[in-house]
Amino acid sequence: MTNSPTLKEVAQRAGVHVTTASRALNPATSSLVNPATMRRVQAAARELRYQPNAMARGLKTAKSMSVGVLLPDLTNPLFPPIVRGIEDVLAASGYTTLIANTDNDLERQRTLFDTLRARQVDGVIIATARRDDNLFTEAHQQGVRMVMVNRRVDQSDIPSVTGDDHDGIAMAVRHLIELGHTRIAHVAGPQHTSTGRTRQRAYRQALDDAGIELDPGLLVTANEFTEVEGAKATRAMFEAGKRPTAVVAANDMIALGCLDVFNERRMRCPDDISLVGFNDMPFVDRLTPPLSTVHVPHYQIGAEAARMLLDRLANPDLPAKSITLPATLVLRESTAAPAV
Amino acid sequence: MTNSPTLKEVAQRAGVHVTTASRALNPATSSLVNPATMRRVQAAARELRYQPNAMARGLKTAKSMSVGVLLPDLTNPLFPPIVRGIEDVLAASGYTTLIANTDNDLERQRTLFDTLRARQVDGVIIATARRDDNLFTEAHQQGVRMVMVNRRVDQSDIPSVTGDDHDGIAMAVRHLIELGHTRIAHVAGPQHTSTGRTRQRAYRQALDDAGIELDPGLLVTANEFTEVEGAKATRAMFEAGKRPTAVVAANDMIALGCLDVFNERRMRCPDDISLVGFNDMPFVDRLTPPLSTVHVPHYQIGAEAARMLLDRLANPDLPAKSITLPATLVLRESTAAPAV
DNA sequence: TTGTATGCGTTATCAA
DNA sequence: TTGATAACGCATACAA
Repeated sequence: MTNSPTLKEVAQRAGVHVTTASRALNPATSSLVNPATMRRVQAAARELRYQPNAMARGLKTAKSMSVGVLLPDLTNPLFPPIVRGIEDVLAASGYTTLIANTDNDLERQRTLFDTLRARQVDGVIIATARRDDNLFTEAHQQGVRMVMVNRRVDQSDIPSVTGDDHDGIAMAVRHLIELGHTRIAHVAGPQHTSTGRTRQRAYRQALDDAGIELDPGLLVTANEFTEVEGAKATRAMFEAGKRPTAVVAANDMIALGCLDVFNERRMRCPDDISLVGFNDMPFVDRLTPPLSTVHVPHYQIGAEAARMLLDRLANPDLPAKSITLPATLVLRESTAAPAV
Repeated sequence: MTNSPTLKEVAQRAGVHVTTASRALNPATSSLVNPATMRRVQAAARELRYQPNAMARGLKTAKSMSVGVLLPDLTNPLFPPIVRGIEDVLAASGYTTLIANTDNDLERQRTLFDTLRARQVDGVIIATARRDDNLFTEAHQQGVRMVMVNRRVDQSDIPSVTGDDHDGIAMAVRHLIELGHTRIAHVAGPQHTSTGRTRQRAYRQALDDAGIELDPGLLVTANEFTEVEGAKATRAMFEAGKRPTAVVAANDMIALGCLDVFNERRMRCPDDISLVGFNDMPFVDRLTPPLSTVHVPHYQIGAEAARMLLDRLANPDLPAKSITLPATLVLRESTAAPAV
């Protein structure tokens, strides 16, 4: 941002050649240099507040020491904790994080992905995957190092770190059944995402396991993981005459939409209808009522994904793992036994 | 991240010299090149999916086309909207945003700032300023291009974009007075920040303007803009025997802490005590009770700051402006007339 | 232990 | 209109 001192200037000040200065300042090679010289160079570097030019270094080493992160939208409170986990791990290894928001726009995503490649990121962490994505599968085949977080791509060996979607929903449904509910609805998320699909399937399976026959009208799908789309799907269900006593939302944003519709219809939660969300986003514990939801360890998901990427950067031939982090059911005040 | 095609390869494929390829692909110089050649080069570039190497370009042009953003903590919902504003504007001009979290740790901040400089960012947007900061004032004097958001540095000509802290608090206090309150407390934010200080002063001034004498016991200060520190300060006030009928919190996080203490003491808000926050963070409209607060246009603050930085990058001699964006009072359900 | 030469991919400058 | 050459700042193979 301002004419920074170069290695040459440091070398001059220390009275040595650039090469020596480079060696002295580089931990990997500093053992080759005379301790006295070493001190002189370090002193010079300190005095000039020398910072190696990352672009020059990267050009030479063919590494940028940076990692791109593709998110749908940073303002969705789900993602900041993931990003923090990623950043903390990456920063500890000297990597810088480049964040990009796709807004669920595939074209924008392509542009941003290209930008990241232009910046020569050493790897990418992707939170925007669709089940049938080919932008990423192609890139993966071309050798682009990547890790998926939160969502996965179908039938691919791209490594991923996700929460346990299936188990999370299973716990939620079982909890409702134990409370005595049988008319349990699911407001599913978009089926082109692994999260939307897996959770929907887990819902069906959990009902089946309990011997409850699925009423197809109780299964509706939101077009996006948002409050408005969640509300829209929920509203449609009620308008079709369906009367569940409990709703399992595919995520907390959709659950927010459910609550909106409950309010519209003057239904009190949990007295008239129970609700369970998914993710345990920040602040859902302060809703009215405090939301029962499936807690997913987002910070850890981010941290684990970063570690995995780092591993793969160090050792490209590592087999692709898929890590699933355990989910836990957090009971608050949005669930209760059905009214008699 | 994987061996990308270079300009040389594009040139070879198009049967021209690298220089020509460079010119053809660069909008600024493409007018100098023969239309037919141009097409050949572009075709080659497209076929190879050529992406210019940003590091090589940056090394040559001494511009990285990137901007650093220094935040206290991304998981504070205040910041994602600011970041989105910044990113949207910056991306439209081809800049990439580098986000760094300082966690309010001065040493960490210094390290991150150095990292950003090492990455040769063309400018920095800073949301972590302290009133007496000298890391930034020094850097500013050295010619580092920067813009402060949300907070400013005292007595400096560093450009800034902030919400109208003074007016926001004035509106909040006046509103409470109009409702009939006279024992109005303020849980101030850290006084080493411009926001904490300005809001505290605005509170005093507003009382003064209304002819209400300040009870010093009703003015307490939180050590940080967090829920726990807000609760701590609020608790101390009650334990000192003070009984306000209304509280103006320095921000929404602190307001959350106030609500916690109200609950501890079985005080109902707004029946027993009124509360006003500051910022209108996401989700405060869904608290119990929905929080009355001062709305600050965070997205616009970010966008405006990015525009300002862009202006200054283009024209370094621009005078340093300080923009204040208007705040508005958002009345929800946390304020009411005092109990009789 | 230190220095020399070279090149990473791009663009600026100059020459043709 | 195009090509040749050098240079950005750094790291590395090689030589001394």
